[in-house]
Amino acid sequence: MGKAAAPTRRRDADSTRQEILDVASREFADRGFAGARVDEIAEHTRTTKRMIYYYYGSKEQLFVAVLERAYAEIRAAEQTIDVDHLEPAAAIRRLAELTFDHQESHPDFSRLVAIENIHRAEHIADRADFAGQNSPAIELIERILERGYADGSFQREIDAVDLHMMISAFCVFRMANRHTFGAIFDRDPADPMLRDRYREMLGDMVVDYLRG
Amino acid sequence: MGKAAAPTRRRDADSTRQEILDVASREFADRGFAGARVDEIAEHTRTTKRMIYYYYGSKEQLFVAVLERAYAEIRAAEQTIDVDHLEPAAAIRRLAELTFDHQESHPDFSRLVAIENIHRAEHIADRADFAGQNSPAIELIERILERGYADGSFQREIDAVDLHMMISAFCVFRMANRHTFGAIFDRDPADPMLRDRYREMLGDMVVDYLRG
Amino acid sequence: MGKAAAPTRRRDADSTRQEILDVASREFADRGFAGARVDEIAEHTRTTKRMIYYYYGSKEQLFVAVLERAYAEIRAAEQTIDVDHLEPAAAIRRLAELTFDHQESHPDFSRLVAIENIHRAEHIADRADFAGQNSPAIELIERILERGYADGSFQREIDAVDLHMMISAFCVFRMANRHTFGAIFDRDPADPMLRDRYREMLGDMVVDYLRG
Amino acid sequence: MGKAAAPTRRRDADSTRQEILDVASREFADRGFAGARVDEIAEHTRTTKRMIYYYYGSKEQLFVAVLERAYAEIRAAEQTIDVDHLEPAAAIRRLAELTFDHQESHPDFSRLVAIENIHRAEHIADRADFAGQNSPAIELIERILERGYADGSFQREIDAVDLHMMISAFCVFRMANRHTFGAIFDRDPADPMLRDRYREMLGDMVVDYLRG
DNA sequence: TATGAATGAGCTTTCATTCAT
DNA sequence: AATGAATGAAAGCTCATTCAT
Repeated sequence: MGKAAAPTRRRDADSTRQEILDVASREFADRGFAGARVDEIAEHTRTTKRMIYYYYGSKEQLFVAVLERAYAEIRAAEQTIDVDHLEPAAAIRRLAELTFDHQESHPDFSRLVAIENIHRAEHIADRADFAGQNSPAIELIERILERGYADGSFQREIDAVDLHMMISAFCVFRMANRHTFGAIFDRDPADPMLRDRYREMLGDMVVDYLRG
Repeated sequence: MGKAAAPTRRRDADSTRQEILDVASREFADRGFAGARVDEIAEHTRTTKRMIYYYYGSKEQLFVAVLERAYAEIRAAEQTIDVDHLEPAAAIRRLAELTFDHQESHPDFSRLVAIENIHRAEHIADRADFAGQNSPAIELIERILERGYADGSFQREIDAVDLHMMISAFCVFRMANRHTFGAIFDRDPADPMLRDRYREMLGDMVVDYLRG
Repeated sequence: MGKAAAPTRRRDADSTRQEILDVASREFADRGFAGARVDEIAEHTRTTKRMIYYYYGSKEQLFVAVLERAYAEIRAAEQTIDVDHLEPAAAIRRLAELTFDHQESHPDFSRLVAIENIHRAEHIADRADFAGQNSPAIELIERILERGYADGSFQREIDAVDLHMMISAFCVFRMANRHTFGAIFDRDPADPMLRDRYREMLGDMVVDYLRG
Repeated sequence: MGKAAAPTRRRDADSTRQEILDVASREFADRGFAGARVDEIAEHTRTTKRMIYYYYGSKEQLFVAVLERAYAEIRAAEQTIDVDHLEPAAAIRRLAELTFDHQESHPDFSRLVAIENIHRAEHIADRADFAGQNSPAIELIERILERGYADGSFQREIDAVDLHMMISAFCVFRMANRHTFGAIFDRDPADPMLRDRYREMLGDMVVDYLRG
C-alpha cells in the first residue's frame, strides 16, 4: 500500500512534467523565448507556476528542456530510418523525404530551432546532449554516399554533413519561413496542397545533384 | 531664420530616424521582438526613448519600420541585378550566387525574417509595401527560365517562385541556422572559409536540377 | 511660467525622494535589510513602489542612500560642535555628551549601523562618501587631547580614534542593545528616566580614564 | 532490537538537533533573521529541511533555540569565573578581561544579539529562560563592588548592572561594530594585533572609573 | 519517528508607454 | 516639433511551510 503510493506519485509527477513540457513547447514556439510567459504556460497546465519552477528551476532551464526533448524526438525518429536495402539514388531520395515528412509533422521543431538560433545557440552550445551527437542521419548518408560512389551512380563529390545541410535547408525553410514567404509571394510553401510537389522537388534536387 | 532652420531640422530629424532604425535593426536581430528593449535601443542612440515613440509610435511599429527597410534594401539590391546577357545556365547560377552573396553580407536580414516568422508574419501580412511585391528576382528568374526552356538547356519544369524558394532556402538556412547546425555538427555553415564551397554547391544544385 | 514649472516639479521630486528616504529609514531600521519590504515602504509614501525603483534603482541602492543620509546627518551635527573654548576635561566631557545626545535623538541610526554590520559593511566599504571620511569628531578629539597633554590635565596616553571608540561604544550600546539588555537585566539602558545618570557616567568614565 | 535502537536513535536525533543548531547559528549570525534561509541551513546539514521543521517547528522557533543556546553558553562560561581571591581592583579588571575574551572568542554571539535587538528582543522577552536570569557576572560584580567599597579602593558609586553595561558596551561594540567602524576610521577594532591594547584600555577604563 | 514532494503567497524588479508641458 | 519625468501592469522568481504517508 505505502509502497504502491510512491510509483503512483512518481507517475503523476512524470506526467505533470511531460504536460509542462508539452505546453511550454507550444508557448515558446509561438512567442519566442522572451515572448513566452511562464504564467501562460502554467495556465494551460493542470499545475501551477510554482511547480514549473520546482521542476525546471527557471524559464531558461525549461526552454533547454524543451529543446532537449525536441532534438531527442527527431533523433529517435531518425534512428528508425532504414534505407540500406534501396539503391543509392532511391535511398537518398527516401531519406530526404523522411526529413521532409518529419519537419512537416513537427512544425514546432523548426520554430524552436529558429528561436535558439536567435539566441546564437547559447542553450545547446557545449552541452554533451546536443553537441557532436551527429544525428544518425549523418551516418546513414555516409553509407549511402559510399555505395553511390562505389557503383558509380553518384559522380558529384560531397560529404555527408553538407548533403544533410542541403536537405535540411529545404525542409526547414519550407516550414520555418512559410509565413513571410507566403505573405510576400502569395504562396505558402507549407500548404498541404503543395506538399507532394515540394517533396518531389526535393528528391529530384538531391538526386540530380549527386548524379553530377 | 525660421525658413533656414526647417530644412536643417528636417535633415536632423531624418538622420535621427535613420539612426534609430539602425540601432533598432541590430537590437531586434540580436534579441528577437520581445527580447529587444526600447531602453536599450534608445541608449545606443543619440536621442532619447521618448523620441522613438515620437517618431515611431510603438515598439511594434518600430519593428515594422525595421522590417520595411530591410526588405526595401534587399529589393533595391535585386533591382540592380543584370544577368540577361548570360546563357540561361550561367544566368541562373549567377542569380543564385547574388542571392547567396546578399544573405552573406546582410546577416541580420535572415535573423529579422526568422523573428517575423515566429510572429507568423503578422507585421507584414496585408501590407501593400510587402505583400505581392514579388521581388524583382522573380521576374528575372521568369525570364531566365523562359530562355532556358526555349533553347532546351532546361528540361525540368519549375516555376519562378519555387525556384526562388529553392535558392533562398539554401542561402537563408546557411545564415539563419548557422548556430544550431554548427553546435550539433561541429561545422559552421557560415564560416568564411567554407564560403566558396557552399557558393559552388548552390550553383551546381540549381543548374543540375534545371537541366533535369 | 514654463520655466517656473521645472523647479516646482523638481521640488516635488526632491520632496518625494526625501519622503521615500524617511519611510525607508524607518522600515530598514525596524526590520533589517532582508526583512524590509519595498511594498511596505511604498505604502507609507505618497508615491508608488515603481517610483522607488525609478529614483533609487534597487532595494540595495535605497538602503545605501538611507545609510548615506544617516551618516551625513551625524557628520553634519558633529560639524557644529564647538568645545575649543572649554578646559580639556570639560571639553572632552562635553563632546562625549554630544555624542550621547545625538545617539539618543537618532535611535534609528545605531539600528541602521547594526544592520550594516550584519552585512559586514559591504554597502559602505570602498565608498569615498563613507570610508576615510574621519568624522569631524576625530579632529576635535585630537585638538582636545593635545591641549590636555600640554597642560598636564591628561596623563593617560590614547589616540583620538580609540577614544572615539570608547565613547561610541557606550552611546551606541545603550541605544542599539537596549532591548536584549533590558529583557535580561530588567533595566532598559535607554529609559529616559536613566538618561542623566548614564550621561554623567559616560563623562566620568572618559575624564577619569584620561586623567590616568 | 526495539530497545537497543531507541537510545541509538535518540543519540542520533540529539546530534542532528545539535548540527542543525550549529549551522543555523552561523546562518542567522551571517545574514540576520529574515536574510537567513531555511533551505541554506538544511543544505549545510546532513538532514533535510523537513527535519528542521520536525524538530523546531518554525524558522522563528529555530532562531529562539539558537539564541537560547548562545545565551546558555555565555552564562555557563561566566559560571566558571572565580575572582574572589583577587584584590577588588584586580578582580574587576580580571572580570572585564574575561568578558572581553569571551566576546572575542564568540564573535557570532554579539551578531546574534544585534539581530535580536533589531527585532526588539521579541524572541527572548517574557521568556523565563532569558529574562531576569541575571547573569552570574552580576552577582560577581556585586561581591567585588562590596569589597571595594569596604576597603575604600572604590570611591565611585555604581551598581552592578550599570558596571556590567559599561564593560559589555566596550566588548560588544568592538566585535559587533567592527565592520562599519573599520570602514570609516580605517581601524578594525577587532584586529588581533590590537587586542592587547584594547584589553588593557578596558581594564584601565573600569578601574579608573571605580577609583573615582 | 521520519520524510520526499508539493505549494500559496508574496517578493523584487522590469517593461512599454504616457503625462504634461 | 520635441522632451524629461513618471507609471500601471505584469514579469520571473523565492520563501517558509505543509501534505501525505
